[in-house]
Amino acid sequence: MAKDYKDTLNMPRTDFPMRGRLPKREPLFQRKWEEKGVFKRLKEREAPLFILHDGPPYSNGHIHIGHALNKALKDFVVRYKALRGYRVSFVLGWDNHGMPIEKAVLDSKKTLKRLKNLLKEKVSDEVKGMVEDVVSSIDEAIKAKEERGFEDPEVKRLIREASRKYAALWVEVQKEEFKRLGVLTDWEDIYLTMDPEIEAKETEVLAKFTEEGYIYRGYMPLPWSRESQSALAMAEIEYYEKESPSLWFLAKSLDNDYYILVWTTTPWTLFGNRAFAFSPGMEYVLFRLPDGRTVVFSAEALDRIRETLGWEGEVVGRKKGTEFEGEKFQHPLFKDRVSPGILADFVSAEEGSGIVHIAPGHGKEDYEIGKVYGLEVFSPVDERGNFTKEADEQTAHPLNVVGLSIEEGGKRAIERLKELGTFVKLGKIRHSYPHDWRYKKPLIFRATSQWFLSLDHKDLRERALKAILNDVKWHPPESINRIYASVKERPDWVLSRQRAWGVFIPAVVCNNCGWETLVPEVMYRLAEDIRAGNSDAWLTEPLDRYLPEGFKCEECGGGDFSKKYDILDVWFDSGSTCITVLKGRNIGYPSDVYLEGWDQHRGWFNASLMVGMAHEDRPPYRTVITHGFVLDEQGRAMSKSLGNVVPPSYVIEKYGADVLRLWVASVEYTQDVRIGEEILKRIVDAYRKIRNTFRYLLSNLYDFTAPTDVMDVNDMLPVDRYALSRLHDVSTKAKEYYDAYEFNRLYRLLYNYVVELSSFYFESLKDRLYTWAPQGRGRRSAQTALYYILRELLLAFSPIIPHTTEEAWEYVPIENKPESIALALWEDLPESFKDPELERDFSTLVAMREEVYPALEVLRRDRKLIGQNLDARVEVKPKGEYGRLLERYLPYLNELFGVSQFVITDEPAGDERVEGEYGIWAVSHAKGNKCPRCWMWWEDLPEGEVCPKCKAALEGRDYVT
RNA sequence: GGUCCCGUAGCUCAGGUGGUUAGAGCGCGCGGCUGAUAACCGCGAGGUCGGAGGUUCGAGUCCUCCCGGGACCA
Repeated sequence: MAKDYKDTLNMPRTDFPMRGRLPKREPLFQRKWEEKGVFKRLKEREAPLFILHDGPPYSNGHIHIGHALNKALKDFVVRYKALRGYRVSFVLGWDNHGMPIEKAVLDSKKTLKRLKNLLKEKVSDEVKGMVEDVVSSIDEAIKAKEERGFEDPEVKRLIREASRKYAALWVEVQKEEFKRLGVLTDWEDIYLTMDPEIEAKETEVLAKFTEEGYIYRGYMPLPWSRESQSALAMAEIEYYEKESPSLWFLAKSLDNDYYILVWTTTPWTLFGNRAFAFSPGMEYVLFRLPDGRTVVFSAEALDRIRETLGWEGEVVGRKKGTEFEGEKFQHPLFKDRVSPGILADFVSAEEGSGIVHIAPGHGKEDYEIGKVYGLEVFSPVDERGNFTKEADEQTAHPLNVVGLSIEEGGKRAIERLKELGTFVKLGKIRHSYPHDWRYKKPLIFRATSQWFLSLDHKDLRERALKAILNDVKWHPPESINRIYASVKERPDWVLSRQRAWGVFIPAVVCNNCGWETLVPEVMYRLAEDIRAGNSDAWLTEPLDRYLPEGFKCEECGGGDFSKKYDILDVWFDSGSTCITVLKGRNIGYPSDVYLEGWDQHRGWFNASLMVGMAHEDRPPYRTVITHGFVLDEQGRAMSKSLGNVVPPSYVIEKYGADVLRLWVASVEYTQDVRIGEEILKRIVDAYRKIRNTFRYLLSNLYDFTAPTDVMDVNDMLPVDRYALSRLHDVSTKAKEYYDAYEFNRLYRLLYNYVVELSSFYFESLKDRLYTWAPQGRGRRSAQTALYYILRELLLAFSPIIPHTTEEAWEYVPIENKPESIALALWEDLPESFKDPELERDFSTLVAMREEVYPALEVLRRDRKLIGQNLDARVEVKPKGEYGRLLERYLPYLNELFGVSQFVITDEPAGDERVEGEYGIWAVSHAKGNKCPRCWMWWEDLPEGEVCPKCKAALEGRDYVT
């Protein structure tokens, strides 16, 4: 029987599938965006401009989950801004030069294996096609290097060629991976730091800096990698635990009858000893040993030293640190050399003796204090870490260490101490020590001549610090501390690297006297050749082509020069993209937003700020957003050895990019974030709920079209106007959260709203939507609300889950809608939607609902008197003011409470009673008979007959007036 | 080793300037519906707010130390 009536109902229907099948279907929408040129249209429209300048990932290997987090966040911002009507600029970039790629190319075995593996992975044919070419280039480069050595320009050219191809390959791979994430951009408009145009522009930037006096040549100790035979920048250093020698020795005072006690963990640097540093504020003791010798060390360290060295003896005197300044000591290794006592603030007694061996050629602090005292910067070690002849030539008592490694030389130094009788103790110590980030090998400090960018020239640092405080917004606000500290503390920028794969620093050297210089004119001329397509011009072309007519050496007046082949630090490549890309391509300067991980305060944000300030005298960004790192479910960093790595491809292939993106939106990204199976499971659940909500909305709009069927707000039913008022709130808040980049609040707001909709509003709407007259006011009113909710929800979610919302968008019943949701405009809802009074009333009604529901639950679960709420009758004696509220909404109370009968009475009767804040409630099974069509119970309805409400509906009318 | 950040229910997150029984959603348990159905609805149980001290009439919120995790730096 009931079946007959079912056909007369307006049951929800839609073709929008319940299951997303994201891994399969997402690429369809990605292709759609590309084919329709969605982003091209967004970046070309007439509207205010919004720039997000992309920080370039390194083109070596697959993207990891951190890259995915980063690009997803950027995509949220860009898509949102586009939705709000901006013309958006988002040019994806890649960082191509540098040691890791050069190393990969020269380490053929590992690399070839990796490339072979790539052929088996899910990559495009285009990528596979590139592999062979890369492999043969690598082979050629390696063969040439073995035959002719690294310094040969042709070898360098071949290494560069192989590197270029290798980098291009990974750019292609990563591009596909970002595409699969759903990033909305113009894939034909990207930037590579190895683009000739960018290299040329970068060379010009360097020329300009040279002209303006920022660039100088300096000789100072720097972290040096023996493996890569290059100085390293701070960003290329990692710290690991390392076991080092712990050497205690004595140095004889030439002015007094005592020795000083010195401690070092780098015995090999004793060859470069030029002084001993004491702390100006510290007290020192004169300690008499049983053998009669007196030894000086820090008073604070007395107990520790006694214990460590097992010394018996007694304190026979005290001296202030300042008293040692200028005192002469014998060099630890060489009797014929003198090392003076000096004062340094950094000397402490935490470890060692409170007396520090100073080698200005082997340590940064040593160098700094050496400058103050005019000490020689002595660094008798070559690029492989072997001693040079200067190590022996400095004395008449050489240790003959030329050509020996620092380890062997260090042993000889210790033997010498023993010969001299000044050796005390040799032990071992484990401590954190700088290592080469690629080779994981300990670094040494070695003084070399390098090109520097001065941070204090023209007050660059000061200007940058001011800009940090005044001209840039930092999100989260605390991140300003990081950038400020990193700019304040950073040393002058070491620009030069002795490698092949990079942008050349086209310095020239006088063949007569060795004077080395940068000539702006050379650089500008070279830039033209690079721009024309020859990145290797500095290698392949004769110097005459670039050197100005009649150029003479400033030192000796000579006219015979050679080229130098140092390359630029890769941080200069990426740091200068604010000029080479933003200005070079006439995009605009500064960028509205930079958005990267917080390691970039030392890296890209810092480098970009320096270049930007020096070049444009204002920062390259208006807002800088930082995110944390991705950790595993237990909060540990991901690592191959722990086996807890979650690659983005895993998530995308298993759940879909929208799920990965929804995860990004759900977490507090300004801190470190976690990912793992349980977390993803929760996200998948949330995704399903959201998707189902879209589906339910669509399914109730199958016979509705906007704008034709859209009802005026003022004609709508109160419940539906309340729904619109809530929607207005949510929509306004959502935009606020987007504007504040608080995506996790946005996610929670929207998700909780979805939950609220489905448990309250949708639930209460069912009778009206399903059983009322299809075209009647009641149903159209509800549909109008649903339509607005759907539209608003899709727009609000579209930056986060663009594939799902795109799919749903195709079903949204709007005439002449934009081809893609990404092309739609998310405008503010009309103020007329807002109705605070309705919101107040309904929040009370909802609270009342929650007050009776436990009683209904008893009826259902314990007493088995009802099944669904529609079987129930509610009687209430309202308290205080609440009676008036209930009266006002009397026609809608059944609907709101989901029951068949709702009675306001002074004597509530029923099977279950409950007293609450709003009234005394009694609930029971509804009386009378159940309408076979709408399933509602009516007190005086003859059995088997259709209720008056349904009768009206069948006649195309609404029962309630 | 130094500096900074984080640590609230199983999970993800809220909890201005310290003040009633610490909140949400999910998950979990129990129940309903079978006209959103590999959906939907209801009810319920979960937290010594990392630990220990301290300041205070009163602390998740302020201070100190410790533990765990992370980042940056040397």
